[in-house]
Amino acid sequence: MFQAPKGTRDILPPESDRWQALVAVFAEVFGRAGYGLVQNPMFEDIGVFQRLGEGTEVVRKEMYDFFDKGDRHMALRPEGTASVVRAFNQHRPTVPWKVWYLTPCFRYEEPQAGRFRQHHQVGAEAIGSADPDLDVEVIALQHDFYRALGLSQLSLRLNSMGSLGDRQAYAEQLAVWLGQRVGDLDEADRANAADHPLRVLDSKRERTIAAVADAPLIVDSLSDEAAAHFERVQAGLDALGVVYEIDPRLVRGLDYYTHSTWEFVAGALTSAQNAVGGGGRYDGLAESLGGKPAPGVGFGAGIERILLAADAEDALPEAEAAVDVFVVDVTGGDAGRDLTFELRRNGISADRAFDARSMKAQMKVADRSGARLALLVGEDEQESGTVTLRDLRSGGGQTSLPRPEVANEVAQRLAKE
RNA sequence: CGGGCCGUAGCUCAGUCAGGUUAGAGCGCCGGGUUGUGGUCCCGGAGGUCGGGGGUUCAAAUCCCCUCGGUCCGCCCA
Repeated sequence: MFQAPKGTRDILPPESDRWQALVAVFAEVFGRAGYGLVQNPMFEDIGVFQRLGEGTEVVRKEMYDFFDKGDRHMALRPEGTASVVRAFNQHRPTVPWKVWYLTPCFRYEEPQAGRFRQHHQVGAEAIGSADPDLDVEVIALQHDFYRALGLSQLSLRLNSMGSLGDRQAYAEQLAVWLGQRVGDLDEADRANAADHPLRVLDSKRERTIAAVADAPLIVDSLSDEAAAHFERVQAGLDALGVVYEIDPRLVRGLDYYTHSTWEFVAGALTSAQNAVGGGGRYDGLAESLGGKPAPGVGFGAGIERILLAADAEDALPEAEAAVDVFVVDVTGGDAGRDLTFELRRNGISADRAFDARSMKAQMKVADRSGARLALLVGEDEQESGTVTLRDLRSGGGQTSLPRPEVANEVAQRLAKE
């Protein structure tokens, strides 16, 4: 028998109800702020993702790439931003282009707590403006999204990578600094010291952490312009009541970030994978994807991890799925079919039993459905042109209704609640 | 890619250490408890190639090897 591929999962009801709820909250928070939904292909020319940076493991060794029947080198999207920026380049919408997305992401890695080969992200991007207030807007909206879900034990780590020039100058300075201390680093980090010095900074290996404790920090070498940008972002977050802590060693995995870089961490998660969303500004990305220069800022947030964090905090409880009315028909199914559709077309949620089962069996299904009301049609009702209405919650009082009045009566009963 | 633990009915698990007749339980599911009625209760039933393959043995869920999958840690990240 076949099973879902390694590192992937089927999301079934009732778990999928939580997904719907989460996405609905996200759409609400960002829709209210003028962000529209963007749907991108799940695969792109591999070049789109390679521009994310040579230093990122996601690109270097975790990409799901393949050659299609036309011998094109493609890859399943490992994250959301690159495709959105590619679409921005392609369609040239008016700026700032504010969009949100919901997408599966694919990474070939070993599954672990909160880590899958296919995971899902919601995210948002604002492209075409360098205004630091957009950094603030995106971060604050992400923050509000988590709050709306009921998550409270999150912390926000914030850093600035400076402008493209700042970043590059700092990387060179850091490479030199690291070059004099390669021997002090953990072996696993030595390879990165020259080519990807920034990656060494947020290494989690003890030896490396000790070795870089007094390394120069990028916040100390920001240009005036970048420093002003960073200050404006902090002031905005302060004004909006978004609590954060500056982490001068926060680098994050994707190489394209400039200026603001941030990460939301779930304090309630004890597993190693506790980041529930992260983002940053990427002022050079559009150009590196072959478009005209266009600044942008955005983030991605992992749905699976958000739900894990919600579990740990007892937030976002699973809602009981239920219809309002259940139709029981033991006369062959015509009445059941017709009545359920009459109700549904009148805006009432209704379900029925199938397979011509006994009344007792159908009543059990009715009970399980969570319906408040049951409509019963047996031989007596069929002959007299009536339907028996039974209240499943209050001990089971029954009334007989003329068939034409059923929809109205049911609607009135439900309205009372 | 390195390491630890685990894989028995739809679900949660017992049985594996000391190999031995038709592999069990609870929950769930299906049917019944006479004359059309759920949620409680009672009775009955279906459902498992014991992850897969190979080996040892008269005999393997149980021992050995390989493999696949799950889970967790390193690492990476959402």
